[in-house]
Amino acid sequence: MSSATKRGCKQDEEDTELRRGPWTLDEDTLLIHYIACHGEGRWNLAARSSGLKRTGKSCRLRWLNYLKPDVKRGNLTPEEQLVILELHSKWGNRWSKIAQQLPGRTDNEIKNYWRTRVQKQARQLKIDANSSRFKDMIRLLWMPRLLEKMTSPPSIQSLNPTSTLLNFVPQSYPSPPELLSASEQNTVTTSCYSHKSFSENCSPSISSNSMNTTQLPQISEFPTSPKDFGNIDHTQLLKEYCYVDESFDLEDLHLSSTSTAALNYPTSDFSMTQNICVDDMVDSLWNMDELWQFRKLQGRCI
DNA sequence: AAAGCTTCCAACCGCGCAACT
DNA sequence: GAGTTGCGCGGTTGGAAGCTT
Repeated sequence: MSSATKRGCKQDEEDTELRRGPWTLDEDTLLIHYIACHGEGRWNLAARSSGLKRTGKSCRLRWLNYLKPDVKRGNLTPEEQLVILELHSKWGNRWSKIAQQLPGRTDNEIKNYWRTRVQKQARQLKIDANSSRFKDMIRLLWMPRLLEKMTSPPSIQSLNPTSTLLNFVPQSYPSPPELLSASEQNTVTTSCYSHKSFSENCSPSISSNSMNTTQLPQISEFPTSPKDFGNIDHTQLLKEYCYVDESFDLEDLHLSSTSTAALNYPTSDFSMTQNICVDDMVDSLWNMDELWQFRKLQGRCI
């Protein structure tokens, strides 16, 4: 190979040398300008023609995940989180499919949310995030918590014990099917978890919130019959993850769901296992108050 | 104050699929 | 039908920012 040829090759390499890493403002401007003129698509051509030293793939990703005007930024709302949890339980890691149901949110963002928040909780609980057990935890504790967030402002929520999990878990907790009469099973089926009951009995403000009921059809599939719970023993479920001092009698406190005494329970008597990071849960998942009420509820129903 | 650790998210990578030649 | 190209998806990584000690 002659030196001239070598030089030519070197030049070609430099010409085609691709930039990687974070995008600069100039690169963003170039891409936005190009797309404004030529539209989306043909990403490889866009990468070459726009003067960007990026791959078409990289351009596409930058546009779709960051530059596109309708991309929403900022934290996911409880509504959005609820949709993600519900749809993930249905579709698994189909991030782009899930993203289609959340206008303005990208598959990347949803994927990141799942990995950083949801899987983190699974790690703390030492449960496989894909296990049915963890899915049950999400369904029975996390989703109601999000629904709660959707329907009451935090300030009220923190002061009013009646507005916590009790409102969203079934008023009559599902019993083993074999212990229920047909009519009782029907009652459980129709009163516990259907979206209808959530909307009518528990969350009248859903439709008036930012997300209306027409945007929520996908989250209408909470368990609607005892069999939807599989063989989960809810007491066992909680016992496995939350150590409760059995010598501590709830009734001795004369707790009622409307009593502010419920806010003053001695937390030292309610020990959580080391597996659960309470601080995290206060914000992102169920909290102590809710677990209390959850247990109390179980005491009534089982 | 600073070193070490953790979290979060933008970006990259590899693969598979579909359309085109 | 085989090869090529473009695109989209899901998994993974690197580094900035925030937090803890």
